[in-house]
Amino acid sequence: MGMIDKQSPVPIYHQLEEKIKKRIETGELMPGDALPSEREYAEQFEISRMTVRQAITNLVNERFLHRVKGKGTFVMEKKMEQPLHGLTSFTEDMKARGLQPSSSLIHFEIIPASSDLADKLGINEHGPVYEIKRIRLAEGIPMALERTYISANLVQGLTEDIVKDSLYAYVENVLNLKIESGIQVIEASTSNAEERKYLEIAEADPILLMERTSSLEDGTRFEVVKSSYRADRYKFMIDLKR
Amino acid sequence: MGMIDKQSPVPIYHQLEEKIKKRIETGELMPGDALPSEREYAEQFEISRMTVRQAITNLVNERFLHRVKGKGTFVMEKKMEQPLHGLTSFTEDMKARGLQPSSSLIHFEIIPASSDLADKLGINEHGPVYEIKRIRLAEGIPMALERTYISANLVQGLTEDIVKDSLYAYVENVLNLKIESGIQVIEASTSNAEERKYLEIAEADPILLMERTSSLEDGTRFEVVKSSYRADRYKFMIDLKR
DNA sequence: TAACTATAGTTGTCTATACCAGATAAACCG
DNA sequence: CGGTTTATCTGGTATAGACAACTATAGTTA
Repeated sequence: MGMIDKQSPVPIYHQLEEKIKKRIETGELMPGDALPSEREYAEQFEISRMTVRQAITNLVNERFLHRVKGKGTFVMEKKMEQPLHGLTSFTEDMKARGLQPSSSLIHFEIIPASSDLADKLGINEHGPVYEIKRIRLAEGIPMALERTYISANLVQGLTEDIVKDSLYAYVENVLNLKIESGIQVIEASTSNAEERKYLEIAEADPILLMERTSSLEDGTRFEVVKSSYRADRYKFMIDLKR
Repeated sequence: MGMIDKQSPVPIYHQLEEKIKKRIETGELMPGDALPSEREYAEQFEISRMTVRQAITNLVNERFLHRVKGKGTFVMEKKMEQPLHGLTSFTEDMKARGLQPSSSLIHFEIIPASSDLADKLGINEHGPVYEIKRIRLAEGIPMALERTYISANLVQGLTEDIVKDSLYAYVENVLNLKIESGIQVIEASTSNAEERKYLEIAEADPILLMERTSSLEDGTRFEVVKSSYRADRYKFMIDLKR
């Protein structure tokens, strides 16, 4: 049995989390099985029970385990294949589906924010906003028409070249901003002329509309993305908690 | 300043959570503001810093606060209006939107599970499954056609009367099962004849399809719900974390 | 036999303390 | 004046121990 390295810079509770996760992944711990009790773990690894609790609490939050007071801690029934298409970019999303993503920029300018947009971005009406329109493709086939709106005051010096390269790499690595959460609205609709043109669909074909507002670590609104997906080529998967 | 009741059966950390939430809701603590430090809270309420941390950790997980090492704990920028249409029944969902929900049962029988359904429910192929079809209405207007599939071995003795009353009240209060999580797939489509009939729509109108697989506390798959929503009357809102 | 009662196991809550690491500003020194 | 050190904030990790609340079982009693 591998041990815990108390001198390691990686926290003990994190080491224990990984150890338990591994025992689940390898099948050593099966769904429904009871874990050793918190006190047993504490004794076995010569660590405090509170540290064990910290590890287990994290795994409970991630839905690997669940606790029952008075009885014990148990391995969750097998997870269904990961949705995990939570807060990911189109690029990551397609890669996760095993498809080769690409995109083509069709529009880039600074516009004054409409009242709706200003509200969603938490800025003043008519404030400067980048409007970026792109076609998103997978394996060279058009999947979605995407319109991105970002406050020009929050992200200064954005250029077409940066957008063509990788907007999110720039935001994360150069500006050092991390996108942390967001809300998403999904609806079905009929297509408009622009969508039909770029997505190469017929008038009767339905469209899956997605609007996402993403926020940074401190809750500052970062971007609003409106995407029109070809309904025959795209589904959203979301996992619901609690 | 209200105090903490150490004798109360409600845990101290939970009392503190509520206290902090209230200070945010009333505007006493504004977005971006720093909270008193953990040590200050501990001293003020004469409780342990670890207990304060437990309260704050929960609020961080709920996205009310965020921590920055070495600097402090801060109030998140204002949340957008709650989506919170996460894991709710149609009934709860409509009530949250201020609409009066109702439903009409159009089909109830036990069928053998298809291979797809058996896989999603984690049961054997051809195993017995309740098939329940209902029309969901808001303010008397048809919103969705809903097909629910539940393993008949897991939930025994289900009758039409129970379904007409409240399926979920029965499951929760009588069978004592709690639905804890789920995954949801959303897509857009054109309508079929059954949907057009019950939803009173035209052939060209798009449909928002939702399929949800819900699980119990221990991860056991409980039900698969396939819903067809009128696209002009319904949107999904989802909040994304991390 | 049936109902109750210890008892020992589990997780849940809470304490008091300690040290580490990142951030900040005051104090210091060249 | 400008750069560096130091002290002191902050949250992050970890400990050892205590008691409460809940569950299950074994044993006892009516």
